[in-house]
Amino acid sequence: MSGYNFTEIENYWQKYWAENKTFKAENTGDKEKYYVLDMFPYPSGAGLHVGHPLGYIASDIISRYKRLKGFNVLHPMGYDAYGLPAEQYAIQTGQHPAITTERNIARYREQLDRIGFSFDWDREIRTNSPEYYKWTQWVFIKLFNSYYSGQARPISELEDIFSKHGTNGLQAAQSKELTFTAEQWNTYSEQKKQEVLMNYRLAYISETAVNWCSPLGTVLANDEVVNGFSVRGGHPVERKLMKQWSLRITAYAERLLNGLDTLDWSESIKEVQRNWIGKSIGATIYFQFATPAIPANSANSATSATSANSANSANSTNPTNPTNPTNPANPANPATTADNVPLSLEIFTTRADTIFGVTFMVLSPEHPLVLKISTQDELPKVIEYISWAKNRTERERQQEVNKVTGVFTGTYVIHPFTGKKIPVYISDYVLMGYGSGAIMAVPAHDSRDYRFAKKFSLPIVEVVAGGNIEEEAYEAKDGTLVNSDFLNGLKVKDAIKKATEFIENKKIGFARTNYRLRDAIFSRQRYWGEPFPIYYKDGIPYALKENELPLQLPEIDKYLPTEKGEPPLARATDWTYSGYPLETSTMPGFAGSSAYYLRYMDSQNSEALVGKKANEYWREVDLYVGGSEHATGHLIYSRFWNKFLYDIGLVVSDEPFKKMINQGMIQGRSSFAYRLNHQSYKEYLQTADSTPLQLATSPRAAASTSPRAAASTFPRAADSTSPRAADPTSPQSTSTSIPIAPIFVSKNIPNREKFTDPVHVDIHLVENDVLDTDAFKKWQSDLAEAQFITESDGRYICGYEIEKMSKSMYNVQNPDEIIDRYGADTLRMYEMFLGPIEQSKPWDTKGIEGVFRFLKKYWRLVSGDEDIAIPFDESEPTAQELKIIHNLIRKIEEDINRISFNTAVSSFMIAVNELSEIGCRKKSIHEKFAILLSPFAPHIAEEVWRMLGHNETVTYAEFPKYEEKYTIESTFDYPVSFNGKMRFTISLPLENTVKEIESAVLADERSTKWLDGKTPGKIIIVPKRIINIVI
RNA sequence: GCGGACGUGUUGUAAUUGGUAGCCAAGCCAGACUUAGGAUCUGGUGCCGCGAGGCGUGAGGGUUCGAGUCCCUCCGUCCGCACCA
Repeated sequence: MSGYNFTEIENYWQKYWAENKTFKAENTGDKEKYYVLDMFPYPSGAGLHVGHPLGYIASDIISRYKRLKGFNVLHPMGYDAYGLPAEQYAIQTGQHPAITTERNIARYREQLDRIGFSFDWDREIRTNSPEYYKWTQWVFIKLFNSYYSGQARPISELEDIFSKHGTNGLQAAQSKELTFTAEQWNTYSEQKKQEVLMNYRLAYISETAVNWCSPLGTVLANDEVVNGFSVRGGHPVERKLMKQWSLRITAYAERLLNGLDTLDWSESIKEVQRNWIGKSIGATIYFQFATPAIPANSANSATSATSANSANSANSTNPTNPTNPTNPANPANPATTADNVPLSLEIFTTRADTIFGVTFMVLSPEHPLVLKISTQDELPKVIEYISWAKNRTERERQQEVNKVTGVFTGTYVIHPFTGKKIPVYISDYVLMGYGSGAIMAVPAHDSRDYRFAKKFSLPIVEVVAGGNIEEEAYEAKDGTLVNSDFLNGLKVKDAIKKATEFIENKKIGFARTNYRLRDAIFSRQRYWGEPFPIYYKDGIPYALKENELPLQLPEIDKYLPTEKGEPPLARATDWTYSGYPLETSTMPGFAGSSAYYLRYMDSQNSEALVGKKANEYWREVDLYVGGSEHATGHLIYSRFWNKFLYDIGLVVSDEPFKKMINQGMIQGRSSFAYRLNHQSYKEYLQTADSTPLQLATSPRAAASTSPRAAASTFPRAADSTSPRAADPTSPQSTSTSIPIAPIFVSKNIPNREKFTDPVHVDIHLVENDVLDTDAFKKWQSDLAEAQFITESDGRYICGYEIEKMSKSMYNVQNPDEIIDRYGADTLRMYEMFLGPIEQSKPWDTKGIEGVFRFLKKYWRLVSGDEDIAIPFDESEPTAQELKIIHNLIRKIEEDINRISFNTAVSSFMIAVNELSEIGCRKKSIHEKFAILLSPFAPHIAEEVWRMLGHNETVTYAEFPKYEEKYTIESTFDYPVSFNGKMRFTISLPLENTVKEIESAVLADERSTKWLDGKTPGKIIIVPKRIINIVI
């Protein structure tokens, strides 16, 4: 027999590629460039599982295909090496994270090498190496030393402007609105000047409400928090005011939004980013306070921030919107009383048209004006409400969205058009973080305002006809304005425009664009990350000089916060710069991954993040492959960094990733088990001899009765025994080493009440009856008498669900086992054969045999059916052989270009089946075949290429050219339908005219049968497609 | 609640533009071969029916000579966002 010795073949070629640096890419040359990038992995302790390579295989196929097509291909790989799991492991074991990381990387590399990827390893990067993070710090300094006005500019320019013009005419992204003159600026102290500049820097420090995760001891970015829990670890997260570094990504909101239109990304991921940026066009309107509780006083301090504005979050100013004056010489800009209470209330609305429907105002409970404007009578209730709202967790708020709460402040504002008094309420359905933290409530046309109005019996005035406001709010933007004075009769769209114009003319507000996007909080109170190149002098942060980088991560004794609660870096001895203390927080995970694609272009460059020449050659990533879960994190931060680097002239391309494909997840099948509880076990013991307790018929049956696995997943509170609402998001990633064990409940298990809650088990351990998981140990102590019942003894209970592969769920399928048994080529082709690349699918080894059989069959065909290889036939191929191979060429090229690898694999199978059938041994046919196959199964293709007499790698062979003349048929098998139902086929020459076809079909005796004596009506003939006869 | 994607044999899937539904595999059934292998080969396999034939792409309707594909309504699954004014 002919042995397909994949191990030998694969080892040989992997060694050959490494020794010959087959995939090394140069930064120059005549060839056209093509840059294919994978999202680099975090090297976790669990190693690679079969899900990781899915995208890598796809990108490798493209890379190898592009090389065959004559491109100079850059296909690098590296490691996102900073991260929480290594640090958590360090806390537990005292092991330095660098050591753990190093070890994990070595393991990853070994696994990656076994799959036969065509990476240029000379360009490898690791985000934790000083040579690399030097440039992460460098970009930070650049951001620190920049402000934004249409584009990023040096902060020194801003100092110059201030000294000449103050803030007069200034258009710049800022945290809060400041107003001062040049004279004032020039009298400011150094400290004061630095404070003011901080208001404009693109990397700035400020006291902000952050997501504080106490169990992790650090703050988290918005995209790292889901439903009030940390994405990593699933720990509760609270809002807390802290001094933190942030990046002013909001300055780029408009450009990040517009840039999406130029990208070849999936519509869904672009939509996610659009939502995340959340642009809304509307108007800011000021409502004068009516109540005499505020002493009338027009005194106005020109230098101070207006109180109403200081309530704004950073994104409420928008320098990129020309209609939005950032320093409005605007009479509406509210004057304040002597004690800084403004005379008017600033709100933001997208529905200026509904202004005549306003019947009350609502402030967020955290709004800084709340205590100042509340009347003495209402103050106690207001204070009580504020403290109640404050103690409500993020989670409660989100879960009880429909719970209507709020209190009256006792204060009124004046409607700018009707002059009526409008009461001011506070309620936590209004968020401080968006707009100005205050709204004008139009209950007739906003469902939240509607609910509130119903609860507090406030009037509801219809101003847009079209709905039934007795029943519910009419929110649709079509209809005609009524009860609205000068807006009556207008359509909503026109009314918004006209109302906004009126508001601007009356100087009570202005058109404004708001974004939901928040500035990115950039500090983490952790050890294992990039140190900030920042020191403090008199409490003011200053950046190190660029030539002083990298600022190396110091050694510390313990990877925990200090007793005083400072971040771990505070433990380092002499963590100072020229005697001044250095910043003790470190940068977040997305710092190192924000510009890594640039570093690959020129990874050895010690003078620059990326050299001019290298960047001009590679420009941007042509194809980016990775998971869609990074839509609101990495993918938006990277785009922001890139745009900044574009602004400062470092890079030539405005967008980093031209085209992207998002591979689906390969899920695991996790098994879980139940135990009989005390009572049931006693009963069981009594009946065990005769009647084994019948619980379900099979694990499959148990699972199939509860197909909604994800919905029954919930994180289990330590003291909770009752299932809570479905929360599919919490146990998302468990690569941290302090996971909370997710518990699964399948609702439809028979005799459910006899069992404990199910727990994930390692099915291999279950089979061997060795249960060593922590959860089981806990059971043993809690339920000493409980009996674990296995499937094998027929009294079993084991269920399974399909979920994300994760170590803690014992459902990880390791690629090494597959490679040992079938080889890397089979693994590669099987993963592609599983289905469309973007689709998530459970790992299932059943089908792998089919792919393995295909490769064995191919091997038999090329090696001859004997032990010794017989020579190839060098004679001219037959028409049939040419047809097979050219059809395959066309199909493979097409499928690669539309990234449809599952159908490509299927085409290879068809071709091998056909070639085997005719026993094709033609050299020229097999040469073409080997080249076609090489992107998919590179090892076997190389070996065959060698057997065909070539001494060089197949990597740079020429992709065969499709020639239509070999595939053209002379006849076509027409399907003949009667009234649309296909009845038979008829083979007719292609050159037949419609007329000839018609008479040929009608002459056929089968037609006579189906016509059944009736006369055909219309006859539809589409040449080369179908014939349809209508009776 | 809003937005998006999807729903095809026992299973993974295919059908690129409205033109033969189920390619290629898996599984199952029957058989061949044997050096008994982690083989290999042959045939069958959507459902109903002995057959002729009928029915079939989540359900119902529509457009069309013709619908898995387009339109409407509904049901279901998955993903994203979620009090964003």
